[in-house]
Amino acid sequence: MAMGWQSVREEALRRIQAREWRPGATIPNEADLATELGCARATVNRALRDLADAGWLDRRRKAGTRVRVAPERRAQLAIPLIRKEIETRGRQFGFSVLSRQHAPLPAREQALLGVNADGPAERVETLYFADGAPYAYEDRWLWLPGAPGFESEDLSAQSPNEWLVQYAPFSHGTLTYSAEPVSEQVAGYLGCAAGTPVMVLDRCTFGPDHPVTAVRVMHAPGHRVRLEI
Amino acid sequence: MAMGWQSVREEALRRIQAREWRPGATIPNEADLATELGCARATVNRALRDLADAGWLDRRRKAGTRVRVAPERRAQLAIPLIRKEIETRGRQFGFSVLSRQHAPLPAREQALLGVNADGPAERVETLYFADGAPYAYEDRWLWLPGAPGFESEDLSAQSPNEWLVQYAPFSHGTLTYSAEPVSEQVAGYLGCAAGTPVMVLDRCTFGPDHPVTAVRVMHAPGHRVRLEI
DNA sequence: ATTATTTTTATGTCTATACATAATTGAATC
DNA sequence: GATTCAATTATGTATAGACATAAAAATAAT
Repeated sequence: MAMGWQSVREEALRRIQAREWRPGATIPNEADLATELGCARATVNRALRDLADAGWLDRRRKAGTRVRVAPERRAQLAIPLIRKEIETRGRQFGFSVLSRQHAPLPAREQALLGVNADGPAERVETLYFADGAPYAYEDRWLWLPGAPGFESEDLSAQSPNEWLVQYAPFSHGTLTYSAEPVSEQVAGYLGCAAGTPVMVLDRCTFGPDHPVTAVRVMHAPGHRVRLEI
Repeated sequence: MAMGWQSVREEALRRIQAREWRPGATIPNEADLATELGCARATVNRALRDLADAGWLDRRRKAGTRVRVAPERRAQLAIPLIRKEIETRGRQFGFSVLSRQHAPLPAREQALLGVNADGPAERVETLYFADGAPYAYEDRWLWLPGAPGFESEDLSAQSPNEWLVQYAPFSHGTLTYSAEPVSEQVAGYLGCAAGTPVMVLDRCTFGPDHPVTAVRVMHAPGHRVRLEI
């Protein structure tokens, strides 16, 4: 009954879910499993490694492999590229740059990006539309040394959001969502009453070496963020 | 210059980020890379597979491997177990079951869980505390056939949240966050003014075969959801 | 008893080889 | 030119065997 690694994975997962392998318990070692299932150890290794990556198992050299007590499931959010988000729903994407100016990085953004020296920075305010209706207001600060080329970029065809994904996509960072009452000014942009609850996204992006940008996106009322487990 | 798969991964990622391998372009095949880097094809395979999993590369049999034009980054959210969330911040966790009753599954929850027949269901309202202060209000509907044993469970020691993680952890589902004004009743529970913007989490959980539970969690004002890229 | 050292062991990784599979390419046919 | 079918090719997977490495367990030294 030779099995491929996917079958081995399935069988192992079945045993976990059926509690044949109980939470916290050590499961048989790779060599034994390979013998039992009639395949090579490398095949078992591949399968168990995969289950460990997925959070079902904990593996440590010599200590063996054990079933996670509380499997750490992770919800995944495909990174929000606003244009794609809108077009995926079959709606017409549009945007308008409200303002663009050089200015010293404010204290808040300095802290978020971890930049002590107040290097050259640029602020861009953008309004995004779906089918002509306001979709989100974006307040973006760029730390220019981290985004070379942005300064001289024309933002009439390509939104700052997209420019960054294309030219500075190689980054890590954090996203923070919160619910806040919308300010009077932004309420004007979004076409809703001041104080309406909206989803706010704070995003910091870092390149391999340098910080790149800090963004605050205020979504129109009713916006939902959907994650898959 | 024999390299391990991690070094191969590093080198490949370097070439992508340095645009030696341009977005959309096909990269050399595994065999050639193996020769160039002085290792076995399996080693290159492991490295490239990993980069593909991480979203940097697209791989197709015969067609070869190409650099993703818009690398699809995914933000990850460690699944929120409320107790852990609170204790991680060094605060005291507490909860109180406000109500618990059998009732037919409402239309909204039937739709969310995809249950047509109105099977036996149970509703549990819970209030969670951090350092004694209201942290979140939870309105949970359980589809009892999907959560065997829950009915007879004592919820004084273990919150419904935790019970489910422990006894029905083998699930997939969706999380949806939104910003909403808090109702008068829930405002009372959370100790804030009615209408205050709060983060609302709608979560549906499914077992391997059956739906399990639909939950709505209204967090206290100021709650933040943090994702890592 | 405590600490230091060695042995053992399960996982981690690499290799060479082989065959499987999907998809493109190109040739043969209509 | 369009369609069908076979050849080619890059990735996907499986294997036995080998050595590396971390960490537990056993042993020796203090």
